[in-house]
Amino acid sequence: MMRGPYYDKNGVKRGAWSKEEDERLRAYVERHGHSNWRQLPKRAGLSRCGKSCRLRWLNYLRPDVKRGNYTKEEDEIIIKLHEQHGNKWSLIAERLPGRTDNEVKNHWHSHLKKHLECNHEENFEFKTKPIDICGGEATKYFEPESCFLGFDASSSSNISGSSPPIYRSSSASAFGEESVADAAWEIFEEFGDFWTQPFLPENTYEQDNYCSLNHAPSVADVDEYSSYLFDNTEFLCQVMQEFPGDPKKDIQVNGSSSICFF
DNA sequence: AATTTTTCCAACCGCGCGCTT
DNA sequence: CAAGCGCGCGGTTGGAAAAAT
Repeated sequence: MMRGPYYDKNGVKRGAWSKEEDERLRAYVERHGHSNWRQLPKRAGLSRCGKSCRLRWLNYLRPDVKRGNYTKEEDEIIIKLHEQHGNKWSLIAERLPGRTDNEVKNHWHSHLKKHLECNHEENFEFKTKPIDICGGEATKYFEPESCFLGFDASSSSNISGSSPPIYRSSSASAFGEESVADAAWEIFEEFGDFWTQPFLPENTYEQDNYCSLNHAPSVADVDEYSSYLFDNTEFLCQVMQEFPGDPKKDIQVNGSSSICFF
């Protein structure tokens, strides 16, 4: 599960380390230390660069490096420290004896981040339930992977009609190269809590501005107008009530936009 | 069983900081 | 003070293994 060994244009070896190289490096460092990583490979008889030797030693060969699965306690420490300090992996690793910054970083990206995102979605679902305007169906429609808000200001017709649904990962967006679905999704993630905010009458639809669009909406347009879509919780819930059994149905709004639920 | 997709982690890369000259 | 060097950090990539289709 690593890059195969190869030599770069300067004759420096890169990629996966062999057992022999590991032994050579280990033996050298244990005997002479590592006061100068740049000089070390030459002296140890390795055709690696100093940086690569340093990384290999710090992350794998050092005698106190801890291998194996992370404990629950370690996970909790990482999560807590990441909350406090952000991506300061070396700082976090300092608090976990035997773990390296690289390892902590990998563990974060491959396990903890997803786990937290998952929890966030659970919280999100929980938070939306008390609204319950749609008879408990709200979460069904607003699960992040199955929800998309789209609008088409360039046409008075239904946004998708017989055209294929626009999913978050769709690259064949009807709105041009930059996927509006992706842009909308980013906004959705950024304002993920908006569903829990009370509906405010002043968050009304600026119809004039919106209808003045005479082109397919760009990402900037989505940004600008998304506040309406996201603030107007009451309206969206009305929409859901209107089409409780057919979430794929497009809804025409004011003749120039539509909102699609997939 | 074969193929495709996803996961995961070892390793690389570029940048910035601090020390030395 | 400026330039050069070495190191450490955080972001990203490559690709084998595992999982899904």
